[in-house]
Amino acid sequence: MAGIEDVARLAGVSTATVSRALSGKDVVSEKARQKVEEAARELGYIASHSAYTLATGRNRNIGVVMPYVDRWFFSSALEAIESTLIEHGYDLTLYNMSGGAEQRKKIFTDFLLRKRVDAVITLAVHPDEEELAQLDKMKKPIIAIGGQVHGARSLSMNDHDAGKLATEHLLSLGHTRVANISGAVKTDREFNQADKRREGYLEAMHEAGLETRKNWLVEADYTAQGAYKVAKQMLGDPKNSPTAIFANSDEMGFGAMMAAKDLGLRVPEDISVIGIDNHDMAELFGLTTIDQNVRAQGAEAARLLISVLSDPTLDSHVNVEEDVEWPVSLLIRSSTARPAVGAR
Amino acid sequence: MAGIEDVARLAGVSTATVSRALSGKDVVSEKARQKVEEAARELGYIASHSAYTLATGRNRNIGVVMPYVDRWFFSSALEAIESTLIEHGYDLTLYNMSGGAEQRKKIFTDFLLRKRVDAVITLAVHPDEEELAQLDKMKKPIIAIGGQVHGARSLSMNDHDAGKLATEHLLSLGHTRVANISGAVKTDREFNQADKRREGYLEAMHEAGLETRKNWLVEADYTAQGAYKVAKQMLGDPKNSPTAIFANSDEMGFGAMMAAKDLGLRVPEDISVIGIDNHDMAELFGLTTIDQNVRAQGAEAARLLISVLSDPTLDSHVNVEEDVEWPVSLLIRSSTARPAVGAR
DNA sequence: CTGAAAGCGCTTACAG
DNA sequence: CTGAAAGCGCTTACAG
Repeated sequence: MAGIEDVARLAGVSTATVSRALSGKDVVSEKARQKVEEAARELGYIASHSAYTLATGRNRNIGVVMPYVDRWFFSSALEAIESTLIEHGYDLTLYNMSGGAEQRKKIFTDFLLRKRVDAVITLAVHPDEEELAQLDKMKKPIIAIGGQVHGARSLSMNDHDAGKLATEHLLSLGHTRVANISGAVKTDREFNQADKRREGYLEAMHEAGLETRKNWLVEADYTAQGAYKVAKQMLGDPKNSPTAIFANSDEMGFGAMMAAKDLGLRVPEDISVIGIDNHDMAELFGLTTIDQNVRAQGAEAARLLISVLSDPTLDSHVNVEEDVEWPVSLLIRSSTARPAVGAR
Repeated sequence: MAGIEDVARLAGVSTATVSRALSGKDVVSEKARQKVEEAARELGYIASHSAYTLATGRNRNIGVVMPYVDRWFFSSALEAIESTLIEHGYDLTLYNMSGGAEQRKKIFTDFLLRKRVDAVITLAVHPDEEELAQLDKMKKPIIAIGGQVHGARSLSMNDHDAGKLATEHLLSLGHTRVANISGAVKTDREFNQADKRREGYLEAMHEAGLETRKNWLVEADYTAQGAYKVAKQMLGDPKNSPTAIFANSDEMGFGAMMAAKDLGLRVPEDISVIGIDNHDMAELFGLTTIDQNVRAQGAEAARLLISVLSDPTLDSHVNVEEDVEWPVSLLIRSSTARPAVGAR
């Protein structure tokens, strides 16, 4: 465990010169640099991170906060965030908020603020005003994915428009009996994402002059299994069954497709299904969807944050509201088509 | 950003007493403790982590290294590891090795060894001798999930036995034409997990005196999509089609089931399918599987590591080989059944 | 271009 | 039980 002293001694220079040579941020003679580099290599020197942090106040570490890590959206975004950060020499400390309010508080105060991270990325987590004020006081910039945060940077898709677009795709095919499987989980309380997607659906239906029956408006927990159950009920109803389903996520779309098939209904001949996400298995299912390119979204958020961190004038505007709308696109596969003649 | 000095001043004691009172590890008079706690609360004092680390050499941070984070096995294990660690007051720094050999080296030296972590958990990553020696020199214990590591602690299922058990389940139902979809990805080069599962399959077939045709031994990339393609080829073969498929993972099992259905084959009447994992969607698919309880496995590994770290005599045996075999169980659902009469 | 030295904010033997 | 002080291992103004 060679320290900077050892390197200095071996190279025949002071520790100051070692530090300068190795960081590359200051002027050092070529000769000194070479001696230092050789000595460092020979000793297998690796700078102590805590000493660096204590001396500079910088961590080169980003905290990432999310409500789940074992769900597709979150793990996909995390993968991209991590790759981007490591590329730029940053570490990533993961905080999973599955533990409820108490744990959340602990994370925001004890952990995040223990001066361990330089900045924070939240996924589908809405920091409240107090949390934001704390972060601001500590000069930690934050960027939110999955919804806008008053007073902070964010990157997110337009959920309302996505819901509307998905619905309009079905309407344009000639469907009039369109149902919506919305989401209803913890995540949602943070940003009302589910509500917004449904609002988009309702707006599209309304603008087309179509009715929306009560039993076309159902909810599930964003899982395939949850959606399977509600879809089966809905599709089995002899009087009210829809000819198309807009599911708030692809996983719920999978569940709806499986429910249809288990009832002997053909997709898309008897029932059309559209989701949101472009999940890894969506192609296999042939699911038409709104592609939100989650990995690119995560990478972009990480990049944004890094560029914010490297702004030397950052102190004056650590957290300012700046909302980037992430573009999505309609990806048509084989789960949607014109309704069968006579259906209705 | 109140420091320990501020607290000391407000409480009217020395910084040494503040440190003792707050850590709770040393004797402090009740009166002093109260004054300190109040002062700390009033100032919103949070100890600097880097100063703590620099002074003590401890990080309270665990590095977790894995080849993917956006695949089910890894994200599920990660979820459990993170929850367990945070419960015990540890942070988790994530290292995703998707970047190839160069990045791997960087992670093991630059990052892990930068004295940022107290210990390491690897998932389906086999540290080589040099990496292990480095870690050992730095007194960082390591625990591997997903395969045994010579000279280190590990926790993993018995892949050979799992492959055999899955196959025997099919044989016990009367199948004689059993195929295996094995895996072949980066992960595998680390531990030959796929080979071991296949060996178990081959052993079961051999012991039952059954032949294993060449086109029953196929490979895919552990994804549903990859397995779909190979399963479709196999099932469509008029002369060689099997009556049962053992897939090395549930996701590949899903792909096989979908391929069968798309060919008009019924599961399990025409074709039985068994996987390994008990993936979140396995119940929905009705897939019979070998449940390896990934989340519990991750939590157990984290717990083991924490107990290793809290052993005061640790220095003498930082990394010793200690292999824990993680138990698995056969979980029978509706994708496996006796072969149809006349099939063959 | 380089070095001596202060300082980052804690912990912990040591002495009392 | 408590405090003064050294020490953890870096970085960086300051002076030369």
